[in-house]
Amino acid sequence: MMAPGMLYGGAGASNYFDGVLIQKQRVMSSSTTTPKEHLGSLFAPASSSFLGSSSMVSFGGVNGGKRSFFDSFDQEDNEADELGEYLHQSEKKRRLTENQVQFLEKSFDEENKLEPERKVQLAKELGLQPRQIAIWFQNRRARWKTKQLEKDYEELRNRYDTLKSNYNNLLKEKENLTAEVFQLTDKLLAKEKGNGQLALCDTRENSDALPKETVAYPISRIEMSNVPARVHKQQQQEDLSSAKSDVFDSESVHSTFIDQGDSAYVFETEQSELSQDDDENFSKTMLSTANLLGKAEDDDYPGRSSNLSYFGFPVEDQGFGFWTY
DNA sequence: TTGTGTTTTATTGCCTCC
DNA sequence: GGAGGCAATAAAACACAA
Repeated sequence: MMAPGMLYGGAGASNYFDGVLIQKQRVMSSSTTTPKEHLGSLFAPASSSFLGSSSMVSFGGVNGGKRSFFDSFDQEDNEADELGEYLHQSEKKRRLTENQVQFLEKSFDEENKLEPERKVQLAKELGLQPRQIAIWFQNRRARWKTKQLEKDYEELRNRYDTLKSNYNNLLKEKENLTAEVFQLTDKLLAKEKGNGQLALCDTRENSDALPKETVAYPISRIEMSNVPARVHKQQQQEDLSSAKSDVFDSESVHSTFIDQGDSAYVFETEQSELSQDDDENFSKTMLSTANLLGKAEDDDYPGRSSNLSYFGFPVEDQGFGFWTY
C-alpha cells in the first residue's frame, strides 16, 4: 500500500485529493501551493469551507434548524485559529469537523441512502467533495449494520437464555412430579397392602431380579408433560397419607381394573384430553377417583378381583414401560 | 513519551442494476 | 458499460494506559 505521507492515488482518490488541497490553499499562503493544488482550487466550494480538524472551527446552531450549515460560522473569529491549526496538519487524511459529522449524522438519520442530488447538496453545504459525502455515508451504513448485528445478536441471546431457563424449570418440575407419583404410588401400595384387599406387588421387593430401568423408574417413559403443575402443589397441601386424595383422574386417567389372575391392575391414560385448562377438573376427578378406590375397598368394586397382584402403567402400544413379575 | 488499541477516512475489487 | 453499493482492507488520527 501507500507509504505514510503519500497522497492518495487510485481511481477514486483524485477528488478527495483536490478537496483537501482546496481547503489548504484557502488558508495557506499561495506560495506553498503546488500545481495540483491550483488545479484543485477549480473545484473550491462557493461558500466558506470547513477547514481541518474539529478543533479548528467552531459552529453554532448547525444542528438546530434548517439554516445552512454555514450561517452561523463566524469566519473572522476563527480564521487565525484555522490557519494555525491547518499548518499543523499534514497532507494526509483529515477528519471531518464535529459539526460536519453532526450534520451528516442528522442527514443519515433522515435517510441512510444518498441520492445524487442530495449528495451534491450536502457537499456544497459542508464544503466537501461529493465523493467524501458518498464515502462517509458508505462507512456510516457499514457501522450501522455492525451495530444492528450486535443488537440482533444480543436480542437472540436473551431469548435463548429465557428459553433455556424455562426449559430447566420445566425439567425440574417434571422430576418433582415424577418423584411425587412414585411417592404416592408407594403410599397407595402400602395402603392397599395394609387393607389386605389387594395383593399388590411392591415394586421394590423383587427389584434385584429385574432390569434396573423397569424397576427403578417404572413410569419414566410416561409422558409427564401433560400433568398440570397445580395438581402438584395442591397435592402437597393435602393429606398424602390418605388414599382418598391420591392421584387418579376418572376423566383424564381412566382406571380400569382388569382381572388377569394374579398379575393385572392397569391404569389407562388418555393424555390427549389433558390440558392446563383442565387443572380444576383434574383435581376434582382425582378426588372422585380416589373416592372410587376407597369405595372399591369398601364395596368390593366390581370388575376388580380380590387377588390382584399387579399395579402399573400400561401400555405396550405406546411403548410405556411397566413391570411384571 | 511511547506502545497499543480503536475509530475514522479512504481505496480497491467485485457485484448488481439500469 | 457506467454508476453506485458493499465487504475487506489500509492507514491516518485519536485515545489512553504504563
